[in-house]
Amino acid sequence: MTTTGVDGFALLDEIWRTVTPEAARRMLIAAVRAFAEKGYHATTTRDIASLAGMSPAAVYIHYRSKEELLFNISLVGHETSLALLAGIEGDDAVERLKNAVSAFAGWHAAFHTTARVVQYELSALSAEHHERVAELRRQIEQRMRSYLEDGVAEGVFDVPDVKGATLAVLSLCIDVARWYQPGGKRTPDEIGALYADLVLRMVRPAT
Amino acid sequence: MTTTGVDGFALLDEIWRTVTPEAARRMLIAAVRAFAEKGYHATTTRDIASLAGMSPAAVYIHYRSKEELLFNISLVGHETSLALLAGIEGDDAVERLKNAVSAFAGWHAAFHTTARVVQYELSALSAEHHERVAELRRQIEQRMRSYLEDGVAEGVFDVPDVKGATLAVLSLCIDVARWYQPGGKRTPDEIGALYADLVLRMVRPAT
DNA sequence: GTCTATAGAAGGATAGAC
DNA sequence: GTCTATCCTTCTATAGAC
Repeated sequence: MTTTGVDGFALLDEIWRTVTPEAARRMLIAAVRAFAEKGYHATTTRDIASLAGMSPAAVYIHYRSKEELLFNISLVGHETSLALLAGIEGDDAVERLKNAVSAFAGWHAAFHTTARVVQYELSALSAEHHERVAELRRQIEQRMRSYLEDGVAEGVFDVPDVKGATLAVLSLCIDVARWYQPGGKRTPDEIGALYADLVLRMVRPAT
Repeated sequence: MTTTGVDGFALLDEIWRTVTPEAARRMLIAAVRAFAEKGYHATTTRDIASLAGMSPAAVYIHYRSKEELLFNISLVGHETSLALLAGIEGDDAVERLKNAVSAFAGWHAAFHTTARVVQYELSALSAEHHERVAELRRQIEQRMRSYLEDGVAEGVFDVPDVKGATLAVLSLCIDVARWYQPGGKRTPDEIGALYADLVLRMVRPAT
């Protein structure tokens, strides 16, 4: 089976399990893998079809174009990570920020294949599709900012520049998708824990 | 003039001024702009030639291939940022880390056009060329780690996981190239200062 | 729905004149 | 060194059989 193994491809099934029919899902997962590895423009429709074990023409049975394939991936990927960030729980602002950073950074490691397409292929989207995902990205930013603002309001965080700190925290988590490799020393959970610790140190008052 | 203006293109001349003859430099700068904006694979040799104000065939007068153009950009870009990081001065470990982060993050903002190609087009390099720049990237990591290690040795930093913190700090600076836009609210210097402050907060002892 | 075959366009790189 | 013209390959997408 091409979508399982130690390289994290097993997790692709988890994100894309709602896509039907099965051939459309196989094609989408093949596209995610190819786009993540070589980039959207370096990937040919033949690459995708071949990875999915089908003929070059089979791509167009379920998708109108290569770009529509990318848009599907980008949209669902953004919706998934936004839902993750919006569903953070915790008793106080410290715990909520910790959980948010841990989850968001960890997601970019565990689902690095999807995350790479989500974060680094935005410019390949059509203008209309780009605007659709840009709206989701604004919501992601708002969520993360609210976790910082809560702590400032409660007086448990010391953050001189909340907008700048939000930018930095998101940036830190997103960039995990660029450098993470499944064979490395750290698991996604460990990366989440490391980053949550670093961010909490960043916002803690001097006392 | 195509290489000046408020959008940061003036700074391209600064990095590439040693490239001669002038037509080769114009072609290289055109390639940097095109690669940064659309990505290596989405850029055609005709795009590059057109931006440089020359014919499609003119690309091959000074460069053997499109990939060689990319390699030139990537090599010089890596060497420049490594030299910057290696030349950091400061009286103590705190000041050196502050200056290092400020300079490295600021470089990725000021020279975001070049930095984008440097950081996000590695996979388009040939295997041999990729190895050449990978060595430079290892040196960059070592430099940043040494600034953290110095502070730990002096007892002025509290960093439980130096390797992990190095990764995070580099990651933070590098990702500036992805999100930075010249029209934004912050200047490269301000981003450098913001990030230096955030990193120093991250490593400061609890007291 | 899936295939084979292919149309039609575009891209990297070269030939040869100037 | 630079241009015009073009070769040859590869690509996205479609046509039409099964």
